[in-house]
Order: sequence, then C-alpha cells, then structure tokens
Amino acid sequence: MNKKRTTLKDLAKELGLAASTISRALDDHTGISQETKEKVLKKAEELGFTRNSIASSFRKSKTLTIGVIVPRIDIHFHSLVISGIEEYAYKSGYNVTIFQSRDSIKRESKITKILQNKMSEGVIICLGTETTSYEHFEKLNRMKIPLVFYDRVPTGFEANKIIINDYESAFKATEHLIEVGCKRIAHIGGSQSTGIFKARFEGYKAALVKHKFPMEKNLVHFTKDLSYEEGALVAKKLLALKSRPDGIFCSNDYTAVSAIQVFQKNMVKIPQEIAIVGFSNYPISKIIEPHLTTVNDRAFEMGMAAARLLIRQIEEEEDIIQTEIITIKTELLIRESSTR
Amino acid sequence: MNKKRTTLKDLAKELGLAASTISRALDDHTGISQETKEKVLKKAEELGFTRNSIASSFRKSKTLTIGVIVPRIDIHFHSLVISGIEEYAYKSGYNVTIFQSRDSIKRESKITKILQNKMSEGVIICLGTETTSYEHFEKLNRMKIPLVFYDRVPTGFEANKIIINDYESAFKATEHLIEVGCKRIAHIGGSQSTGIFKARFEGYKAALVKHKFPMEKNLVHFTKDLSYEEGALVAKKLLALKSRPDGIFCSNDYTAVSAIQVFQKNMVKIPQEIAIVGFSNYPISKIIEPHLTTVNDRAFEMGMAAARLLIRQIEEEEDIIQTEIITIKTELLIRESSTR
DNA sequence: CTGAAAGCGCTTACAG
DNA sequence: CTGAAAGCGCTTACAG
Repeated sequence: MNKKRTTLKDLAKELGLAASTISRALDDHTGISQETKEKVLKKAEELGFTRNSIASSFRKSKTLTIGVIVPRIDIHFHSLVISGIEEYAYKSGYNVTIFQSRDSIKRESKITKILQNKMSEGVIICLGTETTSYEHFEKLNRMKIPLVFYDRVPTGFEANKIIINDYESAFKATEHLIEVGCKRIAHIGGSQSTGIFKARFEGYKAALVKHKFPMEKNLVHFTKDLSYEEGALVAKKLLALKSRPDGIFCSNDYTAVSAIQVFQKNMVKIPQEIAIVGFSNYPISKIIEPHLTTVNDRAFEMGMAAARLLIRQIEEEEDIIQTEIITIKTELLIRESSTR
Repeated sequence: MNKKRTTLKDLAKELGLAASTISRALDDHTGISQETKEKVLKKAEELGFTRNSIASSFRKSKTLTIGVIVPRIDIHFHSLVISGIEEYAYKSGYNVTIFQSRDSIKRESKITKILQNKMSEGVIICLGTETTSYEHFEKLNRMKIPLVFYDRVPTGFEANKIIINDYESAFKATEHLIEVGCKRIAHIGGSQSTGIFKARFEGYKAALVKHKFPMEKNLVHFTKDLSYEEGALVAKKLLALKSRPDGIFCSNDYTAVSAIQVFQKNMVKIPQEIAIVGFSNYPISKIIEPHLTTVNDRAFEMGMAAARLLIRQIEEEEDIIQTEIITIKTELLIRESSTR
C-alpha cells in the first residue's frame, strides 16, 4: 500500500518556516509567537498533517506504551484488570499492548523478549500457572524496564506487586459465617501451591481459631482449579457426611455456585441449612438464587493501581531503587446466601 | 531513568564489521556467511544486544501493531474477541494495542486520532452505542489504514465487516422451539435501532411465517439493553397474560436466564411448560438450571477472522480497492431449557 | 560475501 | 521569537 504522508518539512516549506519552529509550535512551546502557532495549526489542519509518532518516539526514545501479560484475556477477572489499566493509561496518555501467555512459561518468556526491544516502557504481569522461575523478568529488570505484578505474583523475587489482602478477606468471610450462627464451617479451597489460595485457607483457619472452633479435617477440601465441576464434586462429598457443615467458605464463586446448586437439588435449604460465601464477586454471584455473599476483589481498581504505580516509575527521573507492594482493600458483599 | 543500550554500532565495532553486515546477519539474510552469522549471534548474546525496534519500525515505517477499539473490555463477548485477535496477531508477529471507547463517541473519535499517527497499521473496531456517523473512520480510510469492523458495524458505510448470521441464527433457534412442540412462541428482543437485534427479530418472525404461526403482538417485547433486569420485567408481563406462551426466543442469555428464574419462582416448569432459548453462549448458560439452549456466536473465531482479514490487507502490496464482509457461522447449542 | 553512505522524520541544544 | 545543524539507531540500494 502506498501511503504518502505530509511531514514536518512539507509544512515548513509551505509556511516558509523552519521545521524546528513547526515542531515547537505544535508542542505549544512557550517562546513561539501566538501568531505563528495559529498559522501552523491552521496549515496542519489544512494539509491533514499529523506528526509521525514513530519518528517522535524514536527521537525521544519514549513510546508511551505499556505492555500487559495475562494468562488469558477472556477470564473475567483479567478483563476487569485490563479495563482498569487501560482507563488509567488512557488518561495518562499511554497506550496498552496486551499479550496472553496462556499459562505457558515458554510463551510468557518469548513475550518478555518481544517487550525487551523497548517498545514498552514498562510491563504489568500476572504470572502463568507454570511460572516458578523468573529469569525472563530479571532480564527486563536489568534493562531498567519497570515491572508491576498483580494477583499471581512471584515469590522470593523482589518486585512491585499489587495484591489484595487474601488472608484478611478470608478471615472476615469466615467470621461472617460464624456471626450468622454457623457452627461447623467447611472450606472449598484452591491449590495450596498458589499463594493467594493458601492465604485464603490460612484466613479461614485463623477465624476458626479466634472463635475457638475446632478445625475438622473432613470439612476442608482443596481443588485443583476451583472449577465449577470440582465444586460440585466437593459439595457431594460434604453432602454425604454423617454430620454436614452448616456453612461453607469457598475460595471462589464458581465452586460456591455449584455447591449451592448441588445442595438445592438435594433439598438442602440455602442459607437456612447451609450458608455459603464465595470469593471474587463474579457476575454470576448476583444471578444465582439465592444471590451469593462474596468478596469483592476490586479487579478494576487493581488494574488502575498497577498502571498508576508503573507509570509513576516510568516517569521517575532517577533510577528506581525500591519496590512497592500495594494491597487493595476488599469488601465483603453480604447477600442472601448467608443471610439468616 | 538512565538506560544505555548496546546498539548495532557497538556490536559492529566489537567485531570489526560494518553495521550493515550485523543487521543482515541478525536478519539471517542469504548472502552473509554462516561463520559471520554465528559470530554475530554469539556476540549479540554476550553483550545482551537486542535490536531497538522503534528505530527499526521507524526506518521501515512498519510497527507491526494493530489497534483495537471496543466499547468495554470487561464485557465477556469482547474479551473473547480480543483473545482471538491477540492469538492470531501473536502468531503473525503483530502486537495488539487496545482502547475502550466506553460507548462514548467523543472518546472513540479521540482514539482514532491517536491511531492516525501510524502507530497502528490497521484497526479493528466494534462501534460504541452512540456512534451513528463515521467521519472519524473516514479519516483513517483516507490515510489508507485498513479497518475491520465486527459485531456493531456501520450501516451505509462501505467497510470490512465480520458479522454473524443473526437472521438465520434466530430463525433456527425459533424453528427449534417449533420442532420441540411449542405453539405460541414469545420473543424478548433488543433495541430495534441496532442492526443485529433487528435481524434476530426478523429471523424469529420468518420462522413463525414459515410454519404458519400467527405473530401475536403481546408476545413480542423489546428491551433497551437486554439486561438481566429488563428480562425479569418482560417475563413477569408474559406470566400475567391470560394465555401464556409455551416457548420464548430471547435475543441474549441474560434475559433468558432471568426469565427462567422468574418462571421458576412462579412454579412454571422449564422446559415442560415454557421452553427457552437464548443467544450468545455466555458462561452463565451452562450454569443456570436447567442449562440454557443458546446460539454460540463464536466470539473467539470472530476475533481470529478480524485479525486475519486485517493483517492480510496490511500486507497487501497494492492499494486495497475492495471491502469484505465475512459471516461467521453460528451453532445452536441445544441444552435442557428446550429439551422435551 | 561485505562495506560506506544516505536517509527515515522528528527533537533539541546551541546560536542569534 | 526563530533557525541551522546534528543525530537518534536502524535499513537498504548501490558498489565492489
């Protein structure tokens, strides 16, 4: 495709001015007469001139672009985070380039290589499930490209992190079940090799301890992916117990929803016989009957915070010699599934 | 932040070769000896050299970047489309920069201005609800930046479009209800000023006509946004009718789900008394009990198709003098909500 | 198979 | 308030 664009030079020739003057006029520089500015702007409009931003980026070695690596875009949590990132970035004049690692360490690593070529001035990352070593990010670090991790963040690797207070959120969720009168509270948890799910389990335990409830082993079940299907399997196990729980704290909403459905099919009343609390505030939580009590993890705000921190570090004059860990406050949304 | 990167020149000096030779060696050009290539690659690795891709983009005036404008990233349909776009783009060596118009014509228009500066070699767009004129896209057209629209596409504006066969899908969905024995089929539709929802209504009507069913006015209801809440309102109206429908074709899954819930609360059995079909295959459709029969709109494939068409046009040597309209085939997923 | 040179379109330090 | 000049780091047509 042959494109011929108007350049600064063309404009300069047209107006009998120097290219440097044009450049400054377009930047609304102080030290360019109002008259000239107006002339330039008018002519630019007339010729349909827009600055070649690649040339500009190149010259200034600034792309005003941040990269984002997520496992998958079509997971609602990530799409909310990305939305928050885009919102903050847009308002700050940055563009957002997205990549999916699809939970492949190989792809994640290849993406970091693409991002090295200083197309992006900074990178926001949610690690893939396979990722346990961080050499590929160390390389970006060495190139002084600021990084911010969110949700699935590296362990034993100093870095900027945006997280939620999983422990405390789980603690409060469990305590809420205690407050509405549950005496035997079960837990449907995620893989304990993942930090956030471990923290949720710990929070659950801590609430039991505080209220002097014994932890009953057969009421605690860990799943691989916290999937809808796994939730149903665990719910059936709980249902088969001689003495059933009267409350369940689930580490996400999918398992909570499938548990509700399994119980309802078996004529167990929610919340009267079993109260249920989920985690994440997925759209489904406001649709399932009864509506699900859950923890709002403020994914959009996480994205905003990640972008804010990243852009601040990009624009920092001096070398960044510190990392920050920002904890986003969650809130417990109390709905019918736990209201007695 | 002070960054000092190794350049081609540095490499050249180190190796006693010309920068041009290095450049070609890294490109694996024919006409560079194997020996030299190996030497260069080794040294590049050693010095941690990566090509400055901005300089490269600038020189070649190719950014290998495509822009995507969606109303909102956190709508599941769009996140699936974006996922498809990213997948195809990644495999083709392109990056994807995303923007949200948030259904604001002003913001959409501003984004097209950002994209004009040839950061993106092409743009994929789903129009915002406010958008009824297309000057801002005509400008991109004039600059010979290829455009591909999907889902909400412009009317009366020649352009590349990726759409689904809404009419036919609705026709089949309605015919399916007839086949399972429904005699009086209602419709919960979307705003008739939106092409796709009008087409779905037309498909519904056509199926009735084909099977010589009368169209009963009080069985057809149009909503503003096809929201969950509106679905419930319509369902209640249908419930209050002296003679209720025995089947409903809904233009999306949210209204279908809320209709199911309203009926169930009123002791109407789904699908025995009323069979229900939705549209879009949202995750909720496989969770609601009974599982919802719905139209799989293949959002991921739409994204792939959009990226494929766009990249083909970007890489086309000659000027593009034609536009393409690609229709993605949908499929009717028959589940319990309509199985008798 | 390799090199020297020009130039992509800007921006900016310097000069006036 | 404006201009001339250098140069960012590549790529490529040309020459040998």
